[in-house]
Amino acid sequence: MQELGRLSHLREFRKGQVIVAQGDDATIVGNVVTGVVKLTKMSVSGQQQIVGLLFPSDFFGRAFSDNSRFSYEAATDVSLCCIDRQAFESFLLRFPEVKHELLLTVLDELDATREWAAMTSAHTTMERIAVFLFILSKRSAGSYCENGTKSERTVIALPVGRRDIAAYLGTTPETLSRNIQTLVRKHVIRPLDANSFELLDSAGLVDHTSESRDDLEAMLGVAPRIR
Amino acid sequence: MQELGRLSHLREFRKGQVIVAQGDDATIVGNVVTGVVKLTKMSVSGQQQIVGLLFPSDFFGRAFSDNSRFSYEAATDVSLCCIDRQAFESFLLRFPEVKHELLLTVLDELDATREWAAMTSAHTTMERIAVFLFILSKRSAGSYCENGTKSERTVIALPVGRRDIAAYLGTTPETLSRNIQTLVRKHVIRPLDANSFELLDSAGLVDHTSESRDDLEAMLGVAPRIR
DNA sequence: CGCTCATTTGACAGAAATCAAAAGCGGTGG
DNA sequence: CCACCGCTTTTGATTTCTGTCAAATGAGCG
Repeated sequence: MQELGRLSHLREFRKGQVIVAQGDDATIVGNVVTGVVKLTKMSVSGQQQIVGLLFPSDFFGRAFSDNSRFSYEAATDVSLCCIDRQAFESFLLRFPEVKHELLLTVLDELDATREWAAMTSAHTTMERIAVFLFILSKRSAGSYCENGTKSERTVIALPVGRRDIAAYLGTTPETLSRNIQTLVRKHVIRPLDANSFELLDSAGLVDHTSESRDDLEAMLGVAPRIR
Repeated sequence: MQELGRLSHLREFRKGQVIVAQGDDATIVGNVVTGVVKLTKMSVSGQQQIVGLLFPSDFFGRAFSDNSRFSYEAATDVSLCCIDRQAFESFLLRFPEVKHELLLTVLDELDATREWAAMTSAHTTMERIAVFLFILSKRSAGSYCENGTKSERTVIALPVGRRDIAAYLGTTPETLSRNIQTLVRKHVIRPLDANSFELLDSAGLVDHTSESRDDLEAMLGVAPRIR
């Protein structure tokens, strides 16, 4: 672990900067320290699809492949703990335990991605949005409250702009906006400022997802990450 | 490899039989020898979502996890090369090279799943159907190659019923049927029997996907599999 | 203040789900 | 061989939803 620390270094990227471009040599890997990273893919028509959002502690980059099939782009200002990909790979060879952890992480990630894919393709737009908000509420709750009492205000902070969220959920900013306003009218959430809401009715939100709470929790980022 | 052969054994399942149930102890892993396996997930409402389809040479089961988050079900009569999960795991510990291969496989699978997810969430129904048919045409092209006769005719064999395909593509049997008939009317495909079509116009099919041929090929199962 | 960009709202057309019914297919048993 | 039954697939009519286009509102900033 100390050795991993020696090999890695902290780098900062401004919002909008491309960290690794699709098709490029993926020379670095690492994990997110602060901020949010967009995992994107350019379609033929030139519009970018959001494949995933990476939050602090999430791993980014593609080990054991010479070119990345996706782009990694700073969705906000971010700081990343970076390691040269080659160095990381040879490090893995010397520390099989870490490599084993990586395997477990990737297996979990595959499961989570499959759950997400099943969810997005089988649900209505409102359901997808509700699931997304639910996940965000849990993400942010993790940093604040250990007791789930309703006295705590649960804040849902949108990490990126509406356009990106809409692309991530496979819809448009307009439809996203309409559905959010519907939830506001139903007093499920309450706007705090442009990019954050208070969750007023957690059960109501779950109702809109048409998923069980168990399945929702399974979709949270669950894996213990490297470092 | 010989040792792996000793540990594994061939098992047959009839169409509809459940190989590993969601939530169950996943006691076996292995790969598909013949037939097609459905990877599914039950939603709260009781309807099953199709998360993936596994073809011959595809790996099934979940190593390093005590219970499976998905069900594995025989979509057709299948024969599987099965290994006890524990035995497989201890085998991996003794043969790091194989474990490395598994890691590469899972990484590729994660990429392919992400591409699939991006595709399904950002495309119209016709585009999803066209992509699915394209992938099937490539899949079956591979397995029929041994047939000696280099056939001009490319056969697309639907491995499961329309209901399952519709669920996989995030649509309904009705819409699926309408779009297939549209392709038939446009002479892109021609029905051979209830579950197979001849591909008449490969370029026309690609046109309907609104994807580049490169991206399509990236979505094929590409990884070299264990055993 | 005036500019730009992001978000919201409105009107509308198109696509897909739903509801309903007909046609095709495979079995079973007379 | 044929009639019957259950099931899947196809087709049709209708409604709902969502994307698109357009315009208004609001937020950040020099």
